Amino acid sequence: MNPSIFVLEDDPDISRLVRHHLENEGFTVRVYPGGATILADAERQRPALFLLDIMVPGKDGLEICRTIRQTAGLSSVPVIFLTAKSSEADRILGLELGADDYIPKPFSPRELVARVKAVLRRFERPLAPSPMTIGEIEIDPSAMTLTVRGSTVPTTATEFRLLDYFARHKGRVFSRDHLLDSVWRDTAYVTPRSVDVYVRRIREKIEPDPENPRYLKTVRGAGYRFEVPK
Amino acid sequence: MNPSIFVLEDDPDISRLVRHHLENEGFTVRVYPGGATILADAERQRPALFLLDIMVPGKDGLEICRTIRQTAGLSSVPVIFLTAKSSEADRILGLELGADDYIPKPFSPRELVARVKAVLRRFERPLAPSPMTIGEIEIDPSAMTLTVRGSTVPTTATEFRLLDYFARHKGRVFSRDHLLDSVWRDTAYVTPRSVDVYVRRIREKIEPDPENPRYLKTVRGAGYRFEVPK
DNA sequence: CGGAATTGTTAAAATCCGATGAAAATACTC
DNA sequence: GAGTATTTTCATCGGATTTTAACAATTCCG
Repeated sequence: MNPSIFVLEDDPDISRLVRHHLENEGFTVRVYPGGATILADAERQRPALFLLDIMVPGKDGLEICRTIRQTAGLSSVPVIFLTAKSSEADRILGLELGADDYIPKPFSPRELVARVKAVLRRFERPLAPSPMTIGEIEIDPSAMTLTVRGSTVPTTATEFRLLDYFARHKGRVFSRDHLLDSVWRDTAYVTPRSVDVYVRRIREKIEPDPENPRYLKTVRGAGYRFEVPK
Repeated sequence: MNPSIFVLEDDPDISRLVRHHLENEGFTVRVYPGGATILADAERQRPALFLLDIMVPGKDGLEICRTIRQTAGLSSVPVIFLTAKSSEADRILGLELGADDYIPKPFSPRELVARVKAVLRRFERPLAPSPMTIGEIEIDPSAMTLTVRGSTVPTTATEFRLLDYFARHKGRVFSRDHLLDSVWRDTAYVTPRSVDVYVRRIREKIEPDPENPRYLKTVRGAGYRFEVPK
C-alpha cells in the first residue's frame, strides 16, 4: 500500500501543485481545503504524514496540529507545515507543537518532495531485519538473500517480500487479497491470481518437490499458509 | 552518568527548546549564552558533545570550535553547529573547522535529537579508519587511497565515501535513498539516480569487468549490495 | 459420476527499473 | 576570474520483472 499524505490547503493552485508532485512520487494524496473533516478521516485511515498550511479559514493548521498530537492514534504521525509567513515566532510555535519540518512558500516541487521523503525516512521504523531460519531455508532481509539447503538462490524483489512476509507469520493462513494489501507495493488493482503465480515461483525455489509443497501450503478456499515442515 | 551536552546559544526561546528536548532524552544540558565560560567549564568537565550557535555575541561559535579543536583534551569532542544562516559558505566553513554536523534553523525537536544521537553514536564506536582489504581491493580511509590489484587508483571524494560505506557494511543491501542519507553531505536535493552514476564509476575502478560486477551488485527493486567475491 | 469452483501452470504482454553516455551545473584551484 | 575537476541531472534503451490471461488439473459436493 502506498503511503498516504493528508494535505490541508485552501488555495487550489497550491494544492493542485502539491498533489501532482507527490502523486508523481507514488504517494496517495488527499487534500482538505478546511479543517473540518481532515481529523475524522485521519482517525479512520491513518495517514503516513500531514502537510498543513498554517493559515486556512476555519480551524487552521496550528490548531489541527495540536489536536493531532493529542489524539491517541495520530500522535506519532509526522507533521510538516507549509506557510508563507516566515517569522521566527511562527516557526518556533509550529515546532514546539511537535511539527517535524517546515516548508516556506514559495517552495520548489523538488524541495517539497525532498522534505516529505526526508521526514518519512526519519520515521521509518528501523525494522530489525534479523535473519530467519526455517527448516532448511534461510532468509536474510538485510542482505536480501535466500539460502536453500546450503546454496544461495536468487530472488526478485516481490518474491522476496512475499516469502519474507510468510516467514514472519508462519502458521497463519492469508487470503490472496490480504497478501496483495500487505506485500504488494503500489496496488492500483492487481488480480489476486498474481499471488498464485508468485507462490508457484517461490515453491520452485524452496521446495524439494514443488508439486507436494512442505513449506508453502495451499488452503483451498482460503489462501496460503507457510509452515515449518515436520 | 548521563552524557552531558554543552550548548552555546543566546536566544532564550531556542535554548529553552533545546534544553527541554535533550533533557527529555536523558542528556545533561548546560547552556551558555556567550562564549566566555564554556571553554573553561569544558576543560574541567569534558562534555560528550558541543552544540554551538554560529552567531552569538562575543566569541562566536566558529571561534569556539576552532579553539576546541586546538585544545588537547577537547579536540576529539564532537561539535554540531546550529544556525539560521543556511548559506553554503557557512556550512563548509563549519565542516572544515571539524564540525561533525550542522542543524539549520528552524529545526524540529525530533531532528535535533536525532542528529545529536547520530553523532554520539558515530563517536562512541570510534570507527577505526583502519585500512580494509576486500578481495583484491584495498581501502585506506586515513590516506583516502584505493588500491586495486596492486595499483593505486585515483578516486574523488564522493566515490571514496560511497565505497568506504559499502565496504564497512558488506553483504547488506542499501536503497539509494539510504545511501544519500548516509553518504552524501547535503542530501536535500539530490536525485536517487545520482547513486547509479557513482556506482558505475566505482565499478569502473574496482571491477575487472564492470558489466558483470563481482563486488558491487545491483539488487533490482531494492538498491545495491557490496560483497566479497567467491 | 458429473459439474462447478478453485487452484496450477505456462507463456505472452505490459510495465518497470537500472545502465549508460553526455551535458549542465557546481565546486575547486591557481 | 579562467580553467579544470567534480557532482548532478537528464533522456534513452534494453532487459528483467510483474501482471495478465488462457487453459489444464484438481478438489469438492451433489
